[in-house]
Amino acid sequence: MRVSKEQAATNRERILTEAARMFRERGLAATGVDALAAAAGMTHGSLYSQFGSKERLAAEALSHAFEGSAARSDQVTDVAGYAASYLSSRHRDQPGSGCVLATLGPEVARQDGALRTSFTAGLRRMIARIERLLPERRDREDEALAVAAGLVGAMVLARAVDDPALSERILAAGRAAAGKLAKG
Amino acid sequence: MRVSKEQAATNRERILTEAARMFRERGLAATGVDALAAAAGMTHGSLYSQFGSKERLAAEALSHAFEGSAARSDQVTDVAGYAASYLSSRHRDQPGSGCVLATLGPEVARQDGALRTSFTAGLRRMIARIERLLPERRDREDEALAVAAGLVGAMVLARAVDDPALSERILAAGRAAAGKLAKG
DNA sequence: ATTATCTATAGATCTATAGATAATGC
DNA sequence: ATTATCTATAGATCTATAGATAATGC
Repeated sequence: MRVSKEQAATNRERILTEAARMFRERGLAATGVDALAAAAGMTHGSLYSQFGSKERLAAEALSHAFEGSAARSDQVTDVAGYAASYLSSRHRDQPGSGCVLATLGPEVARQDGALRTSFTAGLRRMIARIERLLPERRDREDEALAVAAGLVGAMVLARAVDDPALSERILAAGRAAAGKLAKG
Repeated sequence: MRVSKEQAATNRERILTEAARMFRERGLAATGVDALAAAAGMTHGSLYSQFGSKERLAAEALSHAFEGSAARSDQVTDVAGYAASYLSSRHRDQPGSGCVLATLGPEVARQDGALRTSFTAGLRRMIARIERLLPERRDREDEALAVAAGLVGAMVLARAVDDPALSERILAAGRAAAGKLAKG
């Protein structure tokens, strides 16, 4: 049955929110369209009518996820604060609502088209944000790139290791390194 | 038909080499046992007889891949050399023979058991290697952790973006940051 | 006798499409 | 009339297992 435009917009929002969470939690390849539809409370046929393909749905879901991350990162006021928030145990333990760069980077690298474009746009936003937090300097954008890489890498490793103590040390070392790089 | 022990050992070596390459190129979830068997020139039934499950095969393949990376990293003599080699366009463009940390990190984080253990062992080796290249210092291991995170993060991002110029700048910024961190 | 390999198949799951349904919005 | 959603299904692919085969290695 058809629903109102308003309801359809709400549904679409819910689909993207759920998809953004599931893709980050399970990965792109491991998340089926059926599971996405079930999480959004609809049938997969409906998803295909709206998005055309899994890939297009994924590209929109990533953009949606980056919106949330950008909103959160606007609240910090310096690089140390950014690093403390990014490299927190909380972020590590909640990949479903966390940074797309750290959850889907290698998988996106194997895709092409919209997915990579969406990913690249999200990275540029993060870099611009970090850049504004750094002191004025000639190579400020390169510094921001390096800080971003350090944060993403530390999160990837902290999540993958099976030793909790090592994981914590990776997060702490990453925070310390971000502070050092920011000071120049 | 059964083959000689020697031949079986050669086959096993070939399976692991091919699996290590394919998993890094396509990802864990996106690589089917059938494709692995075909690449190794055998049937998937035979793989199950030898490894029991896809997961166990993957765990062995990762360990095998780390062996290769360790052998290569033993040839550098300082952190700058390590970073130059790790953050090269060559490494970026050849994920199939490159660092497992950067190709499979997020996917391993979603697994458990042998796969994570193998991954953690590989990371510890990389850290120990970097540590030996750093000058004597109190927090040398933490420095090594941060350098490793920066290298892995830069490679993940350089591979995922769809802008070649940005990709090159990420690699260069990562190399510069590794140098700065090494100097202290 | 052991065992590396193969054949055949089960059963689940995956992406995608065709066509029907039913309520909205002109 | 349009369209958001659903039903049903195609066709491919996935992981895994059972049992046969045939050559090695005792």
